[in-house]
Amino acid sequence: MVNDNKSLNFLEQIIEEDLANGLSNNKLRFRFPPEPNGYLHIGHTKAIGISFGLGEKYNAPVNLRFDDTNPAKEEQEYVDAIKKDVAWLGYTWDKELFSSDYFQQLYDWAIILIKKGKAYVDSQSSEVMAEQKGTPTQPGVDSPYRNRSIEENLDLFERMKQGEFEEGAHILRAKIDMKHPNMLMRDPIMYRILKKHHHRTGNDWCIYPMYDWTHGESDYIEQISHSLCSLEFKPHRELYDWFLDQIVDVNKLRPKQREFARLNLSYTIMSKRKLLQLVEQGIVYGWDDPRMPTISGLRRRGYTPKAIRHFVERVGVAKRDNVIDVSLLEFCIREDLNKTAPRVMAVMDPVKLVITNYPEGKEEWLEAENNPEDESAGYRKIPFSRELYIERDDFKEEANSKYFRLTLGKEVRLKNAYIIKGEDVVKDAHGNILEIHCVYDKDTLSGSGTEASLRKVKGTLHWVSIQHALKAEVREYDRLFMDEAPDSHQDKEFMEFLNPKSLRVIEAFVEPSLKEAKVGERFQFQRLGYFNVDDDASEGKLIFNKTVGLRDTWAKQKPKEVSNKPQVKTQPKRKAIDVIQQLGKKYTNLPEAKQQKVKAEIQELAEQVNYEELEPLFNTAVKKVGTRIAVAITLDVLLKKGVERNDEIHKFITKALEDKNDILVAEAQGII
RNA sequence: UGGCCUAUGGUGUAACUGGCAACACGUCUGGUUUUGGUCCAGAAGAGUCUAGGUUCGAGCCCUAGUAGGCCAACCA
Repeated sequence: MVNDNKSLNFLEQIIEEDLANGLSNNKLRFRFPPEPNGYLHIGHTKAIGISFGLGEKYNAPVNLRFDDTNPAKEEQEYVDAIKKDVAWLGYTWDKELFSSDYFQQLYDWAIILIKKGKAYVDSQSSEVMAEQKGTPTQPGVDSPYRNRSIEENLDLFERMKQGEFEEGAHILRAKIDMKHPNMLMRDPIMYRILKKHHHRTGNDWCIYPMYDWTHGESDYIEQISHSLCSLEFKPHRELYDWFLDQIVDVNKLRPKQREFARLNLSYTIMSKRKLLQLVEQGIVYGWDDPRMPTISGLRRRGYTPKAIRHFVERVGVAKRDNVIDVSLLEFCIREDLNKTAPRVMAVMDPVKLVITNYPEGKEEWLEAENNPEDESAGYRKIPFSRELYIERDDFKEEANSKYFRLTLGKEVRLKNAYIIKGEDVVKDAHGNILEIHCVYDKDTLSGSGTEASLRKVKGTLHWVSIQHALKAEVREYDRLFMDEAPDSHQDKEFMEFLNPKSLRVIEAFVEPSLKEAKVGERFQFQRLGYFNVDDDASEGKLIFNKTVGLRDTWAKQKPKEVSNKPQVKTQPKRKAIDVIQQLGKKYTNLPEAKQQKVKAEIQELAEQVNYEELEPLFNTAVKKVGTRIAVAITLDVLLKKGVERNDEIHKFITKALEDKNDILVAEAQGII
């Protein structure tokens, strides 16, 4: 089926196996089953990517099914938001479905279970039932109502449905085994009375099915071949199968539940409940706040569907708990935007630059390349004049040679314009810089091709012309949490790790070509990062979100300069003994010719080894023959150098002589 | 006094099902560059959780440990 030589993840392997065992390709069907009780986040993207990805790979339909069995928490608003997000990511679902579509079928099946003696109505309080359920290490005990007659159960269940009872008065349970090691098999609840309005079925029902009873049966109704979910549902699989057993028609396809590890992102949280808390407590401005890990937040922040899909692909699928480094997400969005985002100039923290030899009142419209990564992006005109803004950071009166920016007396280029030289600086009474004065060389215009324009200079700065620049609000975001895994601490609340400086609003100046920028449009502000126009922007008011900064190796170096700790510059060379160990590891697997080469290498390295380093290795596990061989070779060299034989050496040699491995024995004999 | 799952560089995933542990991110060098971006070239970093066993050969198979995760909602 699948011929690319990329290795398959374990889910794909399961599918390939099923296909090989006779499942026909056209029976393949998947589903993404969100509960409409919150917004989708980056973690869901993994689940979406897996099921829809499999659908694309095998050309199989994927249903979007809303798991809406709890009217207390679910709302139409979330249904709409989820559909929007999945579509935005670029996936197309086959059918839009709701678990609530199956309420009648589920009810009919429940009656069958009751008639088969596989379900009963319990009439105790939830507290009492919880008590009877036992604990993971202690078995539960049977409910006194467990053996009600089928007639009584039928009657009670019917009256539950009719609304005769209050919430909590009765529930319907499956009759399985109260002593089962799997807690979920201890007579799980199938229905509870809930006199709530449902976003789709209105007031038709006052009993609602529970997740376990609903999910597998819904998969079965839809003939989902592979029902993929996250790891915490693993214990549910047994119940999923039990429920299916009760109603399945052997001539129909029987769905399979398989579980994968959910995605965690460093420095963020992924729990819908906790995200809701951030929204409700006003920590963020909403589900789509650009600091949120929600799809809508990422979208507003300027992320592209392509970047997110690449991210999910790179993250992979497996069964172990993981925390993905945000740097991978950032890499993915930079990768996409680098290719597509038009470059413009903007100044965040302006300082005035006066070109003293540039005529007052003169203006030039210079040509600027829109995207060096994309020739078809073309050129635009930008205004240049005598007074500009540059970044405060881009000037120092004096600096060392590592500073590739403007200093007094040195030349730098103004991007797309001229080479200038710093001359003078005007300060206020407190020593703050008010203006920087410089001179320009009129023969050095960008792209003019003149000899002067080709001059090598210290660096290149971005700038805007003061009289032409537009004011813009820029929202710069930092991570919401200061801890790598904020909700993984048993002793601390995740809220304690909130970053008080996660949002910084800047009054910036941008080049005039941005005047018509539309909501959602993405740009690279040169030398700064990627930005997009926020939803809040309007006709007269430009507002940008910083999506992500450019990779910045300079910023990383600065802290080093500040701290005057002696930097251990020269990495300590690996010790000879360590290299010997490594060489030994695979020694026995090597072809003979290569063994000889490696042996010579070890012998050479052994010259730098002293006995104290070698002795601990005498205890190397028997199993690690290669290492022991390397030790033997090294020992031989040391002995020849005059190291005295002692008990430890003797023991090592004796043991080696008794080994089953011929090479080791030969080396040991060589020592004697 | 339990059941289930997992364990490979800092992070995440591979290793054609037993054959010299690979890829990506990150880190570090160097080169190119009118963005300290991109791009190019290179490097460091893993004895595959531990101890035994099977095998000519084990990350992979077996045994026993250890560590981490999940399971006691009328949530999904």
